[in-house]
Amino acid sequence: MKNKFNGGKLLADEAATEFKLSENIEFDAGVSREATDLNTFLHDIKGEGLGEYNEKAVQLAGRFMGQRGPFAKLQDSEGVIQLFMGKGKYGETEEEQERHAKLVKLLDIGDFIGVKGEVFSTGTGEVSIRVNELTFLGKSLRTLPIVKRDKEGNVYDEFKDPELRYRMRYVDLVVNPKVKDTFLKRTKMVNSIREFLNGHDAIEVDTPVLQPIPGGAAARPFKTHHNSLDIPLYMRIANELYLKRLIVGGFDWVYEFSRNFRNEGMDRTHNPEFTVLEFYVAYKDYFWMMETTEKMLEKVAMDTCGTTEVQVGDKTISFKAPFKRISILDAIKEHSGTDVSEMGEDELRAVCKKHHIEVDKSMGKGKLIDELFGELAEHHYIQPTFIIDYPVEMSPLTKKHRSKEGLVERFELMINGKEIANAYSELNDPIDQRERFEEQMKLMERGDDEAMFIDQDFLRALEYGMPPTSGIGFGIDRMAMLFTNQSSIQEVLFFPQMRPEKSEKNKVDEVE
RNA sequence: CAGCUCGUAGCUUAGUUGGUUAGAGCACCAGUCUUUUAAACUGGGGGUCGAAGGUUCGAUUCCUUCUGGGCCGACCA
Repeated sequence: MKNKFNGGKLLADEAATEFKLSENIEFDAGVSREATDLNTFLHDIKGEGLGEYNEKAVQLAGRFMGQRGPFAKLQDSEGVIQLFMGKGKYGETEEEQERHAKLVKLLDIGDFIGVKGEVFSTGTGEVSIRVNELTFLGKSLRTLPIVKRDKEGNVYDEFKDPELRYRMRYVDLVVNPKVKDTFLKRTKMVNSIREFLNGHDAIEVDTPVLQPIPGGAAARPFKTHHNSLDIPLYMRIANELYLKRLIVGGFDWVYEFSRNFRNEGMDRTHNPEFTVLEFYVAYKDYFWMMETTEKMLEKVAMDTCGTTEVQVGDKTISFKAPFKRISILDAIKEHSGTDVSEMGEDELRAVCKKHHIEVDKSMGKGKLIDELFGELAEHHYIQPTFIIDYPVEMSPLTKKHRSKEGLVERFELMINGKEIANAYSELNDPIDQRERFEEQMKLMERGDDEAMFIDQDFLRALEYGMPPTSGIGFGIDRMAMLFTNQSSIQEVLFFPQMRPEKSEKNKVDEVE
């Protein structure tokens, strides 16, 4: 069977054999990289006024990205610069000139070269390097899918097949500069968050990815096995219970960027492994956490996008604090016209039916309210909005509300109609926590496969005493989607999960 | 997992109401050109039209199945 994903066509490797890399091992591309001013100048300034840089000797290295007449493009991590490689213009001795001419002839798009030369401006005003010396640094044996752009910004022959782009992200990154920008922005966002947290003396920690009991959330875990201990282990679905143990241990503010794994469906907002930022702060409640979230997101928007008014699709989202707050029951009332706050299970079921929401017998009061919110209200919250005070049944790790019966002190932050963060005043009463876990056990016995496992060691930790604490989890991938204006999680993950390529060998394995 | 949709050269694609050797641009190869700017000029190589089966005198085109994507649901608090 033909393998579509074999990549670019393989070329003859004459250049690779003709110009051995070992000959050029002394080429030092780092020299030019030290001159940061020059970098900026070369890549940002066009045209007149070369000033002190005119005829300045420089040394650059990067990918050869095509030639037209005597002009070639050199692409490095900073961008693209034009090279002037007029015939017979480089090399001092006749021998050198011959060697250069031969090299130029053998160059293919994608090859790595080093150049030495001087900065000058061409007739049309483009800053270029007049090449005096050319060095061969690395061969590209496969043809890159070269993308063309004209002055108006029109793109031709774009490398855009999502399957090929995700499977061969290395190619995507070389030929689609916007893709690289998206990932740089994601890193900027993460750096901004770290800066915010570190600025408040929060402690970044690492907790186990392999867990004997996959706790802290309700989700299907990936299961694996440890050979020496001969026990099953699970990839973490959340790190919540470990961070709370650290609060018990005496840290006041801990955080972790946690790669979580959930063995569930994949779509444009779900990948089997994804990143969540969780942080826990002692002696705080969920009101404090709302204020902190507002401050953090306002800063992150400024650092990442340079403004608090962020364009997402056809909407402008304002990250200017404070954000709107509304209780989940009021939200349902607002978007369904029905006040469900005093209703029992049967009445709620009737309301769901009225709005054509599918329900089943296993759903309790809390789940029904959650369904109503999800179906009727959630997508309306485009601007950042805290949905607060959830039913207790849905939140086995959350402290009961200080004044409202049957509710807990919890909020979810909705942005652009999606959940971005989930936070609680954490449950620190070990007796209550044990009862809640037992409720979950009953649910599990009734066949609810989403119910949480009981973690006895976590309960023991609580029994040693945990201060009042507020905690929050942010979906970092979804945040990155917002700040980079992407509608698919695959666009903010370097290597999104894909079905493996089917090779001849795999096919044979299947038969056996 | 359901519905819809797509798969033609390394990339981007044209095309066939079923009919001779499936066209093009870029890329690649051989030359020409050398201050250009998505795409200079001439010539060349490269495709079992995603795979298998069926209908047919004849299938890249129609049908079925499979396979890998995409969209939209379901699921995932």
